[in-house]
Amino acid sequence: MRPYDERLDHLLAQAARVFAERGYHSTTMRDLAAASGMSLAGMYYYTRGKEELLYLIQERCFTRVLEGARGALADRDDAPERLQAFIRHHVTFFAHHMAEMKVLSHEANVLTGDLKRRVNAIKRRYVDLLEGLLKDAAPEERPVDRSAAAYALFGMMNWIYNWYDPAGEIDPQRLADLIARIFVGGFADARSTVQGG
Amino acid sequence: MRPYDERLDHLLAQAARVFAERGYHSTTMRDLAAASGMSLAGMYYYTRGKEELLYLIQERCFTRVLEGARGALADRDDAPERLQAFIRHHVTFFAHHMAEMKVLSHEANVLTGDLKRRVNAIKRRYVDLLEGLLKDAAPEERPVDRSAAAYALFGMMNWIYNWYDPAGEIDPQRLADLIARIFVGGFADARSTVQGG
DNA sequence: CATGGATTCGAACGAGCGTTCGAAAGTTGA
DNA sequence: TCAACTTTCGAACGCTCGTTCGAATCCATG
Repeated sequence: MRPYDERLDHLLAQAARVFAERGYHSTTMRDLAAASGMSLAGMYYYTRGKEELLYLIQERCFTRVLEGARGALADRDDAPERLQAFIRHHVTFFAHHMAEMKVLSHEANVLTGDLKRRVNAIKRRYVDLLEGLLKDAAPEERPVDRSAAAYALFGMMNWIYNWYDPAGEIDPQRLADLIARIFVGGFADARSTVQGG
Repeated sequence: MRPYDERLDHLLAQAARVFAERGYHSTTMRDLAAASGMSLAGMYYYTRGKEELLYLIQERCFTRVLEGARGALADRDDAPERLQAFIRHHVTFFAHHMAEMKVLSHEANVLTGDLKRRVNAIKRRYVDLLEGLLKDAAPEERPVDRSAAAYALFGMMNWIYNWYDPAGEIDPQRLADLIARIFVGGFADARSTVQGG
């Protein structure tokens, strides 16, 4: 790997950490310079500016989640099992990359213009992937309710950054199981009872 | 109601709307002046500054949710029914006060010092209320898992601001039902299956 | 050692921010 | 009509921000 790429990766990693801690808008380029060990002006050799820094963090992280999810589904056929695998992957990935995933979740809608469009394109593919799984698991469900259920699930999973401590009493695997079972069990229950209402 | 209080309420309502739209940090006092029809300096007759504006929005909104939840539970005894009532109240309140609730959810951790402490005191009481309901509904559950389940539920409910359109195909009542059934059904399921793992 | 591109950075710029101040205008009660 | 108080606001201040620029330094190659 070229030294240039290593330096950029280091900058992005530190930026993600500080963005996650302080929030994007409260973080100054001077904060990032201090955290990365570069000078203020030095960072501009690696990026066009603060917004591109956020874009690169989000784009790289989202791409990894999407590809990871596809990998987790690759060798499974059973619909409910695929749904569970998706949830387990998302939650454990989140727990192992808290900073980047927090920046992805909490700083959505900060990017503008083309950068926003590019990240949203990946997000669309990721949401479509989950909605496809829900369709396979519950083909008779109304599409609108399936969509709402998908967002409810993303809510459970992405809210993690507000409270979860990966080093605490609940390890990532157990959290993933808990969330997967709440949703899979509850989604089945919701189908059988809400349907007529 | 004194004209002063009416003007302050108006300012807070407009501020909540703009904070929800643009985010707290991207909103300038000049934006709020334009939205509220006051002059820039005029707003400082009603508030000590931008941070107090955010505090008042959060404190008032949180107090209303907490009291509303207590009211929704007042005439119920059955534990699962109380849990459902809490969820239904939270979701419908959220749907009917999207701006304030988005500011409450998304701009948590923006306040500092005493203002942060005061809002967190209300939040603590609200979280305790839900954890109490979960304890009554599932007394045999490990406290740690109950806590995680509570946050998973808050995630489902609070994530709403990222996607839900109260004027769209799903009315607030139906969304509340969907989320309540996903959680109540899934929580029961999670208890019976996760327990031994 | 000399060369030229890659990399670093001190210093400064211009813009926008939250806030302040003192005066002006409006309102009330006698 | 006057005085006291409440409410409004134009103008400006001081500060911090993201970004830029040109020079300095590093480093692989001949």
